[in-house]
Amino acid sequence: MPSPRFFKDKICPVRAKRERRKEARPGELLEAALDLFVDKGFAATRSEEVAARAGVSKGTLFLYFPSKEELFKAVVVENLSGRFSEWNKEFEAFEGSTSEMLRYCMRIWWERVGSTKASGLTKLMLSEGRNFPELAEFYRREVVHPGHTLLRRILRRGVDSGEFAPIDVDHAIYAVIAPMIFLMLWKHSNSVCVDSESAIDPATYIELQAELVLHGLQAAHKAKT
Amino acid sequence: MPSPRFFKDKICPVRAKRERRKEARPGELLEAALDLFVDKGFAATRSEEVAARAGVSKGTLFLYFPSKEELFKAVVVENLSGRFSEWNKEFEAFEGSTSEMLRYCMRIWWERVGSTKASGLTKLMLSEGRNFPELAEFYRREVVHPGHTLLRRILRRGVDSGEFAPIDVDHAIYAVIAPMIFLMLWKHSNSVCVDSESAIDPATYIELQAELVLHGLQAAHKAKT
Amino acid sequence: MPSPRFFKDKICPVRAKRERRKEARPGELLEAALDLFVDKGFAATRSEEVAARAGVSKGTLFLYFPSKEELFKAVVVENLSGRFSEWNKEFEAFEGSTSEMLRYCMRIWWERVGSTKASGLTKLMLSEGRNFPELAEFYRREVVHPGHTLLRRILRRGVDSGEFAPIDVDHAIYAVIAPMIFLMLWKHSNSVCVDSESAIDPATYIELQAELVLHGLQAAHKAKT
Amino acid sequence: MPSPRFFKDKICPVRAKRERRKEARPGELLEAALDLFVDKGFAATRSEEVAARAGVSKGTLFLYFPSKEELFKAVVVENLSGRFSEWNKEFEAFEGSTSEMLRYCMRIWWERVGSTKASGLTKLMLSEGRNFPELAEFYRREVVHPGHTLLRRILRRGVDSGEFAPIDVDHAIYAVIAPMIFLMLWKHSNSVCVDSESAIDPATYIELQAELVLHGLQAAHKAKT
DNA sequence: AATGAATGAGAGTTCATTCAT
DNA sequence: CATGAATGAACTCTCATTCAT
Repeated sequence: MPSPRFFKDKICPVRAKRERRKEARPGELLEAALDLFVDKGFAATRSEEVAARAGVSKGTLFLYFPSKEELFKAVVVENLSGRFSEWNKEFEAFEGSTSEMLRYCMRIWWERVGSTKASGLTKLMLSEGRNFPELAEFYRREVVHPGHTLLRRILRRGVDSGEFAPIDVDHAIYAVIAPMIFLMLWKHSNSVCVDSESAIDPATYIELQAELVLHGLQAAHKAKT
Repeated sequence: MPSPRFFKDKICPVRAKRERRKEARPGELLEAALDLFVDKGFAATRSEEVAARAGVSKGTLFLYFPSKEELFKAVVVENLSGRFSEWNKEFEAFEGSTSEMLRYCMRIWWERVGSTKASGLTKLMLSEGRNFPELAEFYRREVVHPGHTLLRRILRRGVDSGEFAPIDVDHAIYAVIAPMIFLMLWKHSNSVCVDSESAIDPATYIELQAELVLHGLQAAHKAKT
Repeated sequence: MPSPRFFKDKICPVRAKRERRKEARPGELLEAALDLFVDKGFAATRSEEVAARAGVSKGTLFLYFPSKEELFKAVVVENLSGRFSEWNKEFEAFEGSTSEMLRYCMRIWWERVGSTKASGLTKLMLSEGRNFPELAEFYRREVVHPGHTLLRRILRRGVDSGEFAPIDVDHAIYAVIAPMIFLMLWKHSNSVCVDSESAIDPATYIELQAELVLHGLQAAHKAKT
Repeated sequence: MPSPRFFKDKICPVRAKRERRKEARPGELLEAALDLFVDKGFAATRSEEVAARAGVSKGTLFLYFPSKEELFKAVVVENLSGRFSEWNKEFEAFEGSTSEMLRYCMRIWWERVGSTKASGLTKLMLSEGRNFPELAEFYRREVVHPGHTLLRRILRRGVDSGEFAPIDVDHAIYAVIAPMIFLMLWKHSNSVCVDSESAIDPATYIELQAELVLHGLQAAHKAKT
C-alpha cells in the first residue's frame, strides 16, 4: 500500500532521535532553509523539504513562519541583517588608520560572510530578486542599505581625516563592494562559468582588491594635492 | 504566499487575429523569450507569456519550439553561441599587438553582448543553472567553452610573442572574464545591490579592468626578465 | 531557423510525385485513415498524420471530411457496411445446402474481412466504442445490424428447410459470430495476450468452428427427432 | 468534433471536505480507478475524475500514486497479478484428475475474474496496449506470463500423467485462453456487437468450451494410441 | 504544539479544427 | 481547391498552504 510520496524523490527527516528541543526548532528550520535556499534558490526550494531537513513536519514549518517568504526574511535577518549592530559597534570601536580599517573590513567580510553559506543569499537575491519584489525590497532595506551605510561611514572617516581624497563617497562604495560580490558569485556558481578548477584564491583576491581600492583612494588624493 | 504569478503583467496577445507570419515568427518568439527570460528567469517565465508577447497564442509557440527548454537553447544560440564563428574570424584577422587585441576584445564584448539583453542569459545561467542541468550543460558547451577557447587563444598569442609573461593561460582567463561577469550582474540586478543610481560607468570600468589585467600580464613578464 | 514541427516526430507526406488525381483523394485519405485507425485506435490517431500519409495537408482532410468522426464513419462505410448489399445478393443467389452456405459464409468472411485490415475496425469499436457513443451507434446501425440480419436469414433458411433444428435463431447467431470476433482480436492484439508466436492458424480455426457450429445446429435437430 | 470529454459525467467530489482517511484512500482510489479505466479506457480516463469518484481532489490522487501510469499498474496488481500466488497454491494443492482441474480452473476464472470488473483490464490492454508500451510490457510480465505459466503447468501435468495426449503444451494454452478472452470482450462491449440482450450465458459457455477443449486434448491422445 | 492528509490554482504540452492566403 | 499557420480547450502533474486530528 503506497504511502504518500512513496514513489517521489525521497524527502525524509534527518534527525533520527527524539531529542528535539522545542526552543531549538526555529533555529533548526532557519539552518535547513539557509542550506536549501542557497543550494537551489528560493522558488525551487520546496517548503516540505525545508521541514524534512529540519526534522519536523510541513505543518510545523508554517507554525513558526507564516509563509515561505517570511521564512526567507527570517533567514536573512539571522544570517545578515541581524549582525549589523554588532559590526557597527566593532567599527565604531576600531582604532587605527582608515586604510587598515578598510582592509580589515574586507578581510573579515570574507571570513564571516563571503566564505560562508550566508553569501549565497546575496547571490540568490541577485538571481531571483526580480521575481519576488517584496523580498527584494526587504533585502535592500535590511542588508544593502545598512551595509552601504557602514561602508559610507568608513570612507567618510578616511576623507574627513585627510587619509583619502575628497571623493564622492557614494560612488566609491561600489569600488569596495564590486569585488566582494564577484567573489560570492564565483563561489556559488562554479559549475556554470568555470571550466577548470580553482582559478581564484579568494583570500588573495580580497587582499589584492583591497590594495587596489586603497591605492585608488589615496592616489586620487595625491593627484589632487 | 503571493506566488510569482501574482506580480505578472496581464497576458494578452498584441497582434491581430490569425495573422500569418511564418517567416517572422521564430524571430519574434525568440525576441520575446529573450526579454522575458532575462527579466524573470527561466523557471518564472511562463510559456504562454512568451507567446502573448510575441503576439501569438500558446499553441503557436509549441509549433516552432518543441519545449520551453528548446526555446531557451534557441535563444542562447541566436544571441550568443551562434556568433562565435564570426568573432573567431574577427580575431584571426586582427593585426596589432596582443595588448590591443585584448583591450579591443573586452571593449567590443561590452558593446555587443554585455550592454545588451543577451548578457542577461549569463546571469540567468548563474542563477538557475543548478535547477536545469541540461540547460547548464548546453550553455557550458555552447557558450562557456567557446568563449574560453577564444580567450585562451588570445592570451597564448601574447605569451608566444613574448608580449606577456609565460603565465598559466588557463588561470589568466579568469582575470579577464571576472570583471565582465561582474558587470553583467551589476546591470541585471541593479535594484538589489545598489542604493543610488548608476554608480558605475560600464565603459570606464571595462577600460580600467583591461589596463589592470594587461598591467598584471606584462608586470609578471618584466618581473621574470 | 526552426520550421513548424521541426523537432517533433516527423510527419511527412508519403507521396513524392505530383501525380495526385483529384478524384482519388478521398480514397487515399480513407486508406490512410483505415491504416492508422487500425494501428493506433481512433482517439490516438492524429488527423494530421492521416493527411500526411495520404500525401495531402491537414486542411485538405477537413475539406473532404468535416470531422475526424465523419472520417471514421466513411472508413466504416467503405470497408464494411457498404459491402453488405453485394454480400446480400451473393447469398440470395446461393444454391446449395444451408450447411454449405454457412460454411461458405464463415470462410469468405475470413478471406474478405477477417484477414484484412478492415477487421481492425471491429476491434476498434470493441475497444473505444464506449468513449465515442455516436460512432458506436453508427457502427451498430450500419454494420452489426445488417450483419446479424444476413446471418439470421441464413439460419432461418436452414431451420425452414428442416436442415437445422428449430432453434432460437437470434441466439444461435452468436455461436457463429463469437469465433470470428475472437479471431479478429487475436489478429490485432498479438503482442498483448500472446507469449509465443502463431499459436493459431486462422483458416483451420474457422473451418473447425464452422463444423462445430453446424454439428450443434444439426445435433439439436437430431436430438429432437 | 465533440471530444470524448463531451460525454463525460460531471466531476464532483462526493465526500465531505478535508476528511482524513489515510488508511482507506489507496483502496478507494484503486477502486475508482478500476471502475473508470474499465468503463472508459486508460487514455480517456482523466485523473481528476478518478479522484473525484474516490471523493478527493486531484492533488490527493498524486499524493498516493505518482502518475496515471503507476496508478494503472497498482490497479493491475491489486486486481490481477497480486492474486497469482494464491491461485498457484490452490492449484498445487489440487487433488483429482487434470481434467477436473482444468474444468475447475476455467470455472473459477470466470467467477473470480471474468465476471468481475477486473476482466475489463484485459480488454483495456487489448485495446490500448499499443499506445502505452510500458503498460503493455508491465501487463505481459505481471499478468500474461504468470497466467500462461500456471496453465502450462496444468496442461503438462495432464500430459505427464498420460491423461492428455503429448501435445505441444505452449500451443494448447491458447485453446484454453481464447474462449475466456472472448467472453471478457463480450461482457465489456455488449453495446457494440450485440443486437439483442444477453444472447450468451457465460457460465454455460465456459462449461461448453471446457468440454470442447478437454475433448480435443483427450481425442488427440486416443488418436495416437 | 505538532502532524501530515488534503486542497486547488497553475504550469507545460497536445491536437482537432479553423481560416487567411 | 489546397495549404499549413494559428488557435485554445483539455490534460497531467506540482506545491504552498490549510486544517482536522
